[in-house]
Amino acid sequence: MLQLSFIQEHTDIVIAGLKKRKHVAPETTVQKILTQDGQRKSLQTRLNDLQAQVNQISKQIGMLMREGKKEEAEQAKSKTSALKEDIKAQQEALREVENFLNEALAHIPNIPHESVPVGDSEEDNEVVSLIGEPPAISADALPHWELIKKYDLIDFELGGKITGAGFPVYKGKGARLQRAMQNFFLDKAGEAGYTEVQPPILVNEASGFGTGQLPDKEGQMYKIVDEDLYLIPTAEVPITNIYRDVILEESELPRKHCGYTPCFRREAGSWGAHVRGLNRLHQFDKVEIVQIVKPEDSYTVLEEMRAHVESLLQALGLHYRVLRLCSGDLGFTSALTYDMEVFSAGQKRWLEVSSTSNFETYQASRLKLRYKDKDNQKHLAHTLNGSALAFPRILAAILENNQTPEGIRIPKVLQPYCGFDIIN
RNA sequence: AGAGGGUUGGCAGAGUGGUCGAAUGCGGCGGUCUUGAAAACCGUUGUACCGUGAGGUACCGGGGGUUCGAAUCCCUCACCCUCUACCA
Repeated sequence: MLQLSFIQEHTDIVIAGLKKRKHVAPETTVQKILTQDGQRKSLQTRLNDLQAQVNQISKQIGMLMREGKKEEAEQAKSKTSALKEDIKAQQEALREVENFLNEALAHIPNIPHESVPVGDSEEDNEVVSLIGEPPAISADALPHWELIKKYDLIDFELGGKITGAGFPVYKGKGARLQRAMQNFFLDKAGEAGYTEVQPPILVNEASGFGTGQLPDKEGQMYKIVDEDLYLIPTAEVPITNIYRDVILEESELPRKHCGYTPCFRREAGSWGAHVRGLNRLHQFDKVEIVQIVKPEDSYTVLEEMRAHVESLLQALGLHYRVLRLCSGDLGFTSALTYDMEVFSAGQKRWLEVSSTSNFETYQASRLKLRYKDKDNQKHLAHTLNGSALAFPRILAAILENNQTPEGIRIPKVLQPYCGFDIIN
């Protein structure tokens, strides 16, 4: 979240950022926060003062007791009762103000980077690059759900029986391809310097808050009510939270991690006709890359991460485009996000397979993730992450784009991982 | 899941109602000595907030309570360890 000091010093920037995001009432929201913060300060000053007085008296009582001056001690005790009542009132008022501020700050989104185009929806995202050509496939190219049936790669109905809609069962070569992608993506991330981790896929509330899923996106996550835990919607959550409440040395930056996890999303209300097959699932698999970096490096690193994701797409021979998300489509916590979309020949549409973002200090502030510079000064770090990559839509694109009369050709780079070169 | 024990500063580890933000040791940083290093010695070394500043406040796993005063007493929650039970 944004720091109060930042809002104080750069009120205009914050308001402009909120306006860019089409926030309903930027000025009043920010003004209210600033007034309440002023309120907080004066309450705390007064409270500190009262506490100091009580501490002073207590110290005197201790001395009097030791000297055996009981009467004077009793007299001193009586002086504190009024103070204590006052303290209680101040504390309550302070807590109220702090609760308000915490709540308000938690609901202020990150400020979009200056390069983020203004826009209302995904219609307004900016296409920053378009790589490759649509595959030369006959007009009757099948969508992947037909191919999946034809070659018996995934059983959606079976998943529905075992769990429910959106929980597919991968079978045979379908399952093998999943494993191939996992190893291929992890190996590539490893080569790019990311240290592999295998994190928990259930996280507690503090972790959900740290990366910004809570409280904003509570409804998107599956919750284990009995344990107060959430199934992760992305490995970003457990991996970034490795660094919650951590102060790193500047020399330890950047920290680079990758990890494979299943991801769980309720996708409440978004189930519709055009989400057939692998297009949208409640459970899917993904390799995620995460970096913790110095602020001055974060935009260079964002490009580096984007290049890594693109190299994967190129290795797989997929036709793709890169979008710079507009302010209306930009995630709550992100300052700048690139979405990578692959073209799926059977559906003739673009499928998002990666979202790569710079959160600047937004997550770090919630996480209390800092680093010490040479002069021992502490600063919030910048956090970034990206999908590299999400499996289901990659699989969908591979199936649709590589279909031939003989069968589905497997991209060369995956062949050593899955052990076959065609599905027929 | 049952019984018991525990959670203190970067680490180890004292501290059971007042002068304790906290002994001591190790580690870190600065210095003396040395050609240099080691050893020795001296000093220093937590975090957050309020205050222009001097300074103040809070924090000994989290929350609450008793008290003029809590690391220390009480309640509660979380986590860790040991034994038993179970289990991949």
